[in-house]
Amino acid sequence: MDHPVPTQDRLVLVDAPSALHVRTARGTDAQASCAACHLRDNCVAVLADGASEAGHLLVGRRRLRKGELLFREGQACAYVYAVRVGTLKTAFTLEDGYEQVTAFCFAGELVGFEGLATGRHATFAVALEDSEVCAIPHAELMRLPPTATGPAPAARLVQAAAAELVREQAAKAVASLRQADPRVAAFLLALAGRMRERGFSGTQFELRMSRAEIGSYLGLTMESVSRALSTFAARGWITVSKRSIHILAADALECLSRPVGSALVREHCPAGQPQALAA
Amino acid sequence: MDHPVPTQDRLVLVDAPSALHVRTARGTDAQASCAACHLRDNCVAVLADGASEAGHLLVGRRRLRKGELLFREGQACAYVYAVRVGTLKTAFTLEDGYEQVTAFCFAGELVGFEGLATGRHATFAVALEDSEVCAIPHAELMRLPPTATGPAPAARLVQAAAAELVREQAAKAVASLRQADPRVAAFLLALAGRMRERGFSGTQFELRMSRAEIGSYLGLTMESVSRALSTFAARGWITVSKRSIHILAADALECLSRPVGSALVREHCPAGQPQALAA
DNA sequence: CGGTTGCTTGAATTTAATCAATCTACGTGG
DNA sequence: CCACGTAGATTGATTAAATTCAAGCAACCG
Repeated sequence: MDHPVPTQDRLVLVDAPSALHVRTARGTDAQASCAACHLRDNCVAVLADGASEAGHLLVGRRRLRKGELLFREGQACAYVYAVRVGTLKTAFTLEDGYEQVTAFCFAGELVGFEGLATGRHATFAVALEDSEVCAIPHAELMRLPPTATGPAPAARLVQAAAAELVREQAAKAVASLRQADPRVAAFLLALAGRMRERGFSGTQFELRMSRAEIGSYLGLTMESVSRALSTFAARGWITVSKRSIHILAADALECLSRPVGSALVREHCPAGQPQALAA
Repeated sequence: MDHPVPTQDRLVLVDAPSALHVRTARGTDAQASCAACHLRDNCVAVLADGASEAGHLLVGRRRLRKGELLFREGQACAYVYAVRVGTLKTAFTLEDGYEQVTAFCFAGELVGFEGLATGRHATFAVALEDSEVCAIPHAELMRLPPTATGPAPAARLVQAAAAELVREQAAKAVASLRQADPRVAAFLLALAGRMRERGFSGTQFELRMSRAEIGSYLGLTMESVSRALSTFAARGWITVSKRSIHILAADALECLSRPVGSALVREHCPAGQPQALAA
C-alpha cells in the first residue's frame, strides 16, 4: 500500500502558501523554501518555488540513510523528488534478480520522473549515501498557474523531463560504445562535469557507487570497470584509491571517450547542405 | 533562422479554434482534427485535441518523403511532432561523422521532445519511409487550460515525456546486454509489440530501417545484427527476407532476450525452453 | 547493362566475460 | 583487543564472443 505522503516518523508536512515549510515532530520548522536552498541556482525543482505564492503546494523533505529506499518499483507515484543532499541510484530488477541501474542522481537533480508515465514507478530509488530529498506533489504542481517570474511550473517540468530524456539518450550512446575503456572514460567525465556544475571539484571526487553498479549502468562487468580504471591509473591519467578518484588528464580521457561510430554512412545527408525544412 | 511554422510549399496553416484544420494550397481542407484521426485511440498527441476548443491552437501537418529531414540537430524547437503515418528515426552525429541512432518512431508516437530541454533539438529526425506528422506548437499547448474531458494538455505532455523516458531507459537496458543475440531479439520483440499496439500484425512486419541503423541503435555492428537474424532464422524462430520479418517463435525470442546479469545470475528458462544458442 | 547499395557470410583478430585467487577494509562478536 | 567473516576490489588465466577485414550476392536504378 502506498502512503499519501512519504512521511518519515518524525516528518510532518504542512501547507505553507507563502513559504515552503516542513514542520518536524521536534517542533522546529525545517526551511523548505527553494529561495533559501543552497541549490537555488542549480536545482531543477526551483520550478516548485515562486509558484507557491499563487497556490498551495506542499513540499516535504525526506531524509534517507544510506541504503534506504525512496520508492519502489510499482509503487504509486505521487511525487517527483529533487535531491537536496547526497546521491541516489535508480534501477529496476531483471527477472533473474540482477538489477539494471538506470541512473545516478546527484544534488539538484530530479528523481522519480518516470513514474509519471503510468502513475507507478518503473524503477526503484536507493540512497547511495545519507541523503535528503524534496518531495514535490506533481499533481498539484501541474495545476499551478504561471508565475510572474517565469512560465508555469508545468512547463518547467516538461523541460526537466526533456532534459532527462536527452541525458538518457547520451547515456545510451555511451553504453553503445563497443569497448570498455571509452565507456568508463565517458562515465568519469560525465560525473566530473556534473560535479563541476554543482560547484564541486571536477577533478577530484568520491565515487558513491560500487564498481558493480557502474558496470550495470554501463553494460559491463565489475571486472571490466576495475580494469579500465587500473589502466587509466597506470597511464597516469587518474589516480584511484578505493572510491576516491583524482582526474589528472581529462583531455586524455576525453580523447579516449570520443565516440567512434559504427560503420554507418550518412546516407540521407549527402555532402553540402543537408536537406531540411525547405525555407 | 527558424521558421515559426514548418510550412511545406503546399501547406498553409490556419487558426481553427473548434476543429483543427490544415488548409492546403490546393484549396482543400485537410482534416487535422484528432477526433477524426485514425490514430485517435493510440496517439499520444490527442492531448492537442479537445483542448483546442478552449484556446487557439495551430496544428499543422507535414508530409515527408523518405529520407527527408523533419528537423536537424541544433535547430530551434518550436514544435513537438506526432507521427501520423510512416516511420522516422532520430539520431545525432558523432565527431567522426557517423550517426548514433537514438530512436525509431512509429505512427502515434511523439518526436522532437528532446528539443524542449534547451529549446534546440539535440537530434535530427529523418523519415525512413514516406510519412506524415502533426506539428504541435508546444509553447501554445502549454498555455491551454484543462479540458472538460481531462487534464491540461501540459500534464499529458509531461506524461508523454515520462513515457518516452521509460522507453529510453528500457532501450538502454537492452543495449547494455552483453551479447548480441539477446539485444536483437529484444529489439524484434519491442518492434512487434509496438506494431501490435497500433493494430498491425505483431508477427509479420516490415523493417523500415537498415541493419546498420539497427546496429547503431543497439550498439552493434551491422554484421552482428545480420548474423543474429540469420541465427534466429536457422533455428526456425523467424523468417527473414530482406526487410520482411515473420516471427514464428516469439517465446523463444522472449526467452533469449530475457536479460541475464553477471555474477548474480541464476537461470532462468523453464525446462524445455530453448536455453540459449545451444541447439 | 554496369554501378551502387544493402545484406550475408567466412576467417582472423581483438576484446570482454568468465572463472578463480588474492587482498583490503570493515564491522561483529568472542 | 583481536580473530573472524564479509563485501568490495583487484588481478591473472582462460574462454567465449563480437569486431574487423574481406569476399560475394541480390536487388535496384539510372
